Amino acid sequence: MYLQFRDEVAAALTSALDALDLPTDDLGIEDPPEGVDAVLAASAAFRLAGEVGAPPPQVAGRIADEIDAAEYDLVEAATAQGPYVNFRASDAYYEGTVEAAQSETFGRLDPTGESAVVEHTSANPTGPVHVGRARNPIVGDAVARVLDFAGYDVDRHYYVNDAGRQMAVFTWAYETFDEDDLPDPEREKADYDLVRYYRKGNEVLEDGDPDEVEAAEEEITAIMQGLEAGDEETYDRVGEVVDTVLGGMRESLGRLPAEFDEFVKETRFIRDGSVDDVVDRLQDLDEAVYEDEAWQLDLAAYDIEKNFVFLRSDGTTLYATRDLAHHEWKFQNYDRAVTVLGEDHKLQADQMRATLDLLDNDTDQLRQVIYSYVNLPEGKMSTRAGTGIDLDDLLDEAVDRAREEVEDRLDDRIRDDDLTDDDVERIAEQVGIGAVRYDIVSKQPAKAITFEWDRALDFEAQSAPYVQYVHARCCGILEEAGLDSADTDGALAGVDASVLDAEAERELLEVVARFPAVIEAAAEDLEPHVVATYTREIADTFNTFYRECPVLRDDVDDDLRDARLALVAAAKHAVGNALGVLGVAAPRSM
RNA sequence: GGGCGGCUAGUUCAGCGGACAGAACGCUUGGUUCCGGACCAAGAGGUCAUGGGUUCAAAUCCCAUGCCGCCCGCCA
Repeated sequence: MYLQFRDEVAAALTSALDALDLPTDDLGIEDPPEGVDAVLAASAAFRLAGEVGAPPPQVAGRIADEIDAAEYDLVEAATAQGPYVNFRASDAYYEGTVEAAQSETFGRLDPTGESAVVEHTSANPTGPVHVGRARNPIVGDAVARVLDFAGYDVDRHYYVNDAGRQMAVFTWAYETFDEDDLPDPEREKADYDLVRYYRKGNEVLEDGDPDEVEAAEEEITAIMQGLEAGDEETYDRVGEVVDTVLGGMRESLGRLPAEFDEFVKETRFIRDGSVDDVVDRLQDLDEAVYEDEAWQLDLAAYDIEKNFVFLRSDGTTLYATRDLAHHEWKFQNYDRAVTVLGEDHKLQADQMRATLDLLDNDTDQLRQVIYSYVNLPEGKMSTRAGTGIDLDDLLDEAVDRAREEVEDRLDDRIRDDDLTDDDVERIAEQVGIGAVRYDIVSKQPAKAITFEWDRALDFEAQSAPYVQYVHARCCGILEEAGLDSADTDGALAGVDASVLDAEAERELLEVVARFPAVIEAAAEDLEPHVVATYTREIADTFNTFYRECPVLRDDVDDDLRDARLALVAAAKHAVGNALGVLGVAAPRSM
């Protein structure tokens, strides 16, 4: 309803301004501040004052006078208030919102007919996922969910760097060292098992015996050249290490949950010849230069000072070169390509966008979401050095603390629903992991985060449990009324919502109504955190409603009771779907 | 040295041209005839880093400065 209401407001303003012979290109439709009795407002009068030759409040008055609300279904009235034109919504708006929100898919936008690939995480398969990079799967998965909910046909990709020096080092180390010389793994899991070889290998390369290092370097170079040449045996050797480590990482990411439709290996683009094709086309460009025996690209025209080297002096390609072929492949297969990457890849991302443009791609298809790293108070996290907090440890700790919290609260639960041990475990998982995820996804990615256990696992602050609790509360009320909270799709459709005229009811309806617009904005800007902000708002508003407006109490008339139940179902769908978009579980009890 | 990003209440964060800068945590105070108190209501707390500028209007845009982070490899 909100989107339709906004369309009506735009139409009303446009025709009013036309009638007044004024330009209609800047309506200034915005959300009014709290306390103003209007669903939308327009600030156009500010800009038109000069042209009209009258102060803004007078212009607002003329515009408001020109609008006949009777011509519109959802607009109740357009009134000037100072320099603003405020638009109140009709009963049909509120009733329509209740009706629309009875659907379990409330908030989902119509299919756009466009496909999108969201590439995220793509961490090198060198070892366990640590929380320094945990922002990538969490933000990336949320971006994918937002786009999906906004009507795109979405695939999630993990681009696997299986052709670089790191993997050659890893393969050499794995084949060279004996397990007896390694420390015990931190966990019985493939990625923890193999990372020991990788760390040992790097230690040796850094300060090992010079002869040993020389032999190692020869082997590493041989592996890299084997990959470049498309040698099957080399590919299999490296592939074993890559697939094994990746399998472990996948398991950890799956706990978030962050799952992928496809793991795209960069060797694929070497093997199918598309990297060679890219190199040929790059060499033909006017911007291509051969300097210091390597092929480079002068990107000064794109305000990038740094030359982009795309072919080494030994004739092998670089990661960035292969990534160009990868992106052209994405462009061919999807309408839009979104990449979520750390701020340290910013320059490379700019170089790639510029180069793709030089190669005659439509770079409007590409959107890059940049996030800052999560650092420890004492510094950066590193897989190679073994410094950092493993994602598995964070999630385990989160679930443990959540379990304690649930158990502490068991005694003073008012609701008598006898939680089983399985329920406690389920809630601990939902709350613990939800809290971690919500904490990260609710912040703007550009801001740096310093990891602190107590802060990351604070269930009290603006956190997932607060919002999850609202969802559980809604479900509790619906259950109490004899409905199945697992299946509320249209269960209360058709109730007469016209009796919902209390302030708390209207405010809750207004917030519920905005949900589709929140999804629209989040998808447009690729900013899932605005959905998190919304969940907080709707939770606050619901709690006020809950306090003010009893639903099932004996003294509530049947009509009002049914209407309020429908409102509870509407709020449940909005909160539940918003949490779903964030990838945070929506518990039916907790 | 150059480039990019950040800086909003004691703390963690929203807001990113328009109506008095919002929330949570913490602090002070009040609330159970209850559908779930992981809640609600009230109060105290802010030169929106600093200085200029643009604008009818700036936390929001521009310039400079400061502090913090990231980048400037024929690594990924």
